[in-house]
This record gives sequence, C-alpha cells and structure tokens, in this order.
Amino acid sequence: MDYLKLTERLPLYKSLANTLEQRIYNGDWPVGSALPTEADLCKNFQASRHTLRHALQILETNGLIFRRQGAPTQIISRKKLRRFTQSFNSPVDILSYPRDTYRLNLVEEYIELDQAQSTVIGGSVGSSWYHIGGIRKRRETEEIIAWSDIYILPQFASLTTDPEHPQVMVFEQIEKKYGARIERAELDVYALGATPRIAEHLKLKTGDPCLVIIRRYFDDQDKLFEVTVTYHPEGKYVYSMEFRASTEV
Amino acid sequence: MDYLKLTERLPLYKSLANTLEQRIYNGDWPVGSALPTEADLCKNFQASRHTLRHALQILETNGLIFRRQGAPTQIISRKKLRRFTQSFNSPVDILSYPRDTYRLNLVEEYIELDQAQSTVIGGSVGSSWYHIGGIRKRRETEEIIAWSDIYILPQFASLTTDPEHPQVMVFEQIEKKYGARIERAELDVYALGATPRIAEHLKLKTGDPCLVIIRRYFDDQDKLFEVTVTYHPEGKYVYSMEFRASTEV
DNA sequence: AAATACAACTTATACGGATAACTTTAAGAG
DNA sequence: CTCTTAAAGTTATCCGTATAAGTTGTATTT
Repeated sequence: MDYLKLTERLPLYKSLANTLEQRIYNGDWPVGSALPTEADLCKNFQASRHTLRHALQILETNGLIFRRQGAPTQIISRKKLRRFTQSFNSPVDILSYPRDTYRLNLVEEYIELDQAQSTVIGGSVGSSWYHIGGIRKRRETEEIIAWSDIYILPQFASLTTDPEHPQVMVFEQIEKKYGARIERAELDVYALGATPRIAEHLKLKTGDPCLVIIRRYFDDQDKLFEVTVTYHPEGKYVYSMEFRASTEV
Repeated sequence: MDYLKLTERLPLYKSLANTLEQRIYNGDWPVGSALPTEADLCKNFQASRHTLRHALQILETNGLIFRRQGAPTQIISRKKLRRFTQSFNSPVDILSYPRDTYRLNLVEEYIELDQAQSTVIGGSVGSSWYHIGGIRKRRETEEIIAWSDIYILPQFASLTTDPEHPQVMVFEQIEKKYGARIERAELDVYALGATPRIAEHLKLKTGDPCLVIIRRYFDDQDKLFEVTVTYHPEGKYVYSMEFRASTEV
C-alpha cells in the first residue's frame, strides 16, 4: 500500500491551531486582550476541549498566547516568532577546547577587584576573588593556544588542590564539588592588542592582535560565581557556532 | 488565602514522568530497547492513557525517548540532557547592529572565488558570487564601526538597486524579495591583524587588531546563499551573547 | 527469491465528562 | 478605607472510550 499521499490530511488540532493563529494575526483578538474561554472556543469551532487545548498549546509554544491557570488566555503577539536557537548539552560546548590541549596554571592568588578589573570581569569593585592564571597548550606541538585568567569565588579556591584540576573545566569542578549549578552564562568577544603582560605570556609583541573571550557564569540565584577571560593569539583559535531555525511543534 | 505552599503537590503526569525517567536512568529499560506499550504502562502505573501520554511527551522533549506512530517507543538516552540555549527571534539578532548605524556601499562587483576566498567564505573554488563591500558608521559621530564584505548568489544581485537597500540587512531583503528562508547559520569569530586593504578602509595601520566575524546563511536545501565578513577595529565592537539553561516542559 | 497482501500490534487523534486549583471580582467585616 | 472572606469564572488535571493511521512481521502470491 505505497500510495503517494496526495491530500495531506491535517489533524484537527493542527488545523485549529492554524485557524486561531490566522485570526490572531488578522487582529480579531488584539494583542493585550483575552482570548474567549476554552468553553466558548470549543462551541464556536466544534471541537472537544481536549483538541482545542492541544491547539492552544501550539500557539503558546509559538509565543502567541500566554496562559495561567484560573485566568483568561492572553494574546501577547500577533506574529508567530521564528526562533533561531543554538543549543549545547553543556556549557563546556560554549567554549569547547579541543581534547588535545591542556591547561598549565602559572599564577594562583586572592585578589580584590579594582575599577578596571571590575569593568572587564563584571564583579563589583572591591569584591574578593580567587585568581588562577595559566596557559593552554596543544599537547602534540606544545603550541600556545591561549592565556586564561579564571576568577572564582574564594570559597571555591580549594578545588585547585585536586590533582585532576588542570584537566577539567573549572566550572565542572565547582558543579561537582560544591553543587552550584549554572543557570545562565554571558559571553563577550572582542579583539584586543596584546598588553605587555599578555604579550609576555603568549610570547607576542605588545599590540599584536588577540581574540578575547569573556565568559561569566551565574547560578540559580543569578549570582556570578565564575568568570574566565581567555586571550587567543591571532591564527590560533576560531570561535565557531551554528544556529538553526527551531522546528516548531 | 496567602499560605505558603508547604507541600508542593506534584501533578500525576509530572510524577509519572519523574518515575519513568528514574527507571530509564536505572537501566530498567536499556537504551536501544523499547518501552512497554502505552496500554501496559497505564495498567502498571494505574494512570489513564491521557496522563501517561502527557508524561511520555515530557520524556520525549527531554530527549530520553523517541516515538513514531505505529511503532513501539524507543529508549534513546539514559540521561536527561541539560540544554543551554541561546535563542533569537531573527538572525538579525545574531549580529544586531545598533540602530544608530548605517552601511555605506563602496564596492559592487561579480567575482569568482579563488582558493583563499573559498577557504574563508566557504563556497567552492570558482563559484560565482556578487560582492558588496562597504563600511558601517555610527550616525552621530561618523565613527567607523566596521568594514563588511557581503557575498550573495548572483541571482540576488538586483536587490542593491532598491533605494532602501543600505538601511536593511541583506538577508532580510533576500527573504522578502526572493522568498529564500534561512534554515541554518554558521558563525565564525577570530582575531586578525588588519591586511593592507582592510587597514585602508578602516583607517588603521596594517597589522592593527581586528575582530573578524563571518556569518554563513543556508536555506532549507542547505544551500549557502549569503556570506558576510565583517572587520571591526579594536575597541569598536564587542560581540555579546547570553545563554540560559533551558526551562523544562 | 522477491514482491504483495494481510493481520496483529502500537501509537495518534478525537470525543465527553468530572473534579481540583487558581484568579478575579464583589460582598462583607473590622 | 483596608483587609478578609466568599463566590463566580477560568484553566489544569485526570479519567474513560472509540476510531484512525502507521509499523512490523507473516503468509501468500508471483
């Protein structure tokens, strides 16, 4: 029974979702107003409550309506939004270093942020952090990929004593040992001429082009608990991502 | 009635989802095997089919199971994946320029990619493209924000005759005039010392640090139809993004 | 052996009804 | 007037049942 499907039969709930979407787009129910109640819609569209709710769920995930138990459904947008999403299974992937590289810690110290550091890192002036500075090298060639400054809250400082520490991403160790979970991450990227300090570490000349990547990790209280700043010499690193139009429901 | 909710009553379908998730994690149903049928699960867990299916839907969106009409539900993962997503409503936002900037076209020409261009842009050697080169300035100060090279398929070249062209993102014009829809986008970011050509356009010295951002747009056939390469002088541009742990269903 | 047809199984769609939980409005108490 | 309580309205959860549609293995035919 291998016929070509000539008439793609659309399930009622999808057809209903399309209809409602069109009606909202037309402005039959203006943005900010409330949709008729489920009971009314059922009656008007001759559908069961279950089917109608399935349709409404689609509209909700498409960002057209907003629903709260007990309150009328609100129209929040006239146009279905088309989302482009980049998703990672772990924030490691936000900056996934090749597995054939390793980090070598060269500096470990407690610091208090001055004005300049505060601007870059994001913490408030005078706040205390534990600073780990080091280089990242390619295992084979010993090529220097990056200088990285890692700033963590002082209470997490003890994790550097772990022998596996340099092999593992710091935020992973914090998640594992202290249970802090990343809820949000910020990423800033820009170009910078190497400062004397960075130039020395990366064996460059002052002013040579560097790619700077700042990542800020926030926990579920929206508290900043780790910041990493990496400096990549020209030609040593390309930051790549891919985005897809999200498949609708 | 403003009591604190002491015992958060979990709906049956959520509770059921948690149970099933745990069972899968335990390995009661190994990855690759099939879940019992809906009817069986209903019987075992004393839930209606509707409730069970709601639970299964959660497992599905969490990437634990895969379902097809007519075929048994398959276990595809033991662990619920924790996603970090960055979402945009439009690819404009992937590189959202401040609204107070504008583009000034300086070069328009047909080109065929040589080896070097092919590597950077991503098209194959010898393929034909229409190249638009120009600078982006801040309206107030006339400050130069970036040099940009835009490469589009030759059949889209006519859009530059549109008087509104410099005000609007090129891919938006392609979407509007030709109906090509962006399905996927790639983003590469790296630091580069300004080449003589770039240095001249941006009024820099050769070798001065630049942030290079390459964006490649693919249609629903996964065919590359636009590539933009922008060069930002040091200090003129920071590329920022934010990621969130995705809220579960 | 290969293609076809069939039957059994499983999930998808759809209906209807009942109770619980939440929101909002209005009435009542202080 | 302010706060509390009650009632009406609305969505959320949950059950049960029936039919349609897709998949898979088996038997049949070519």
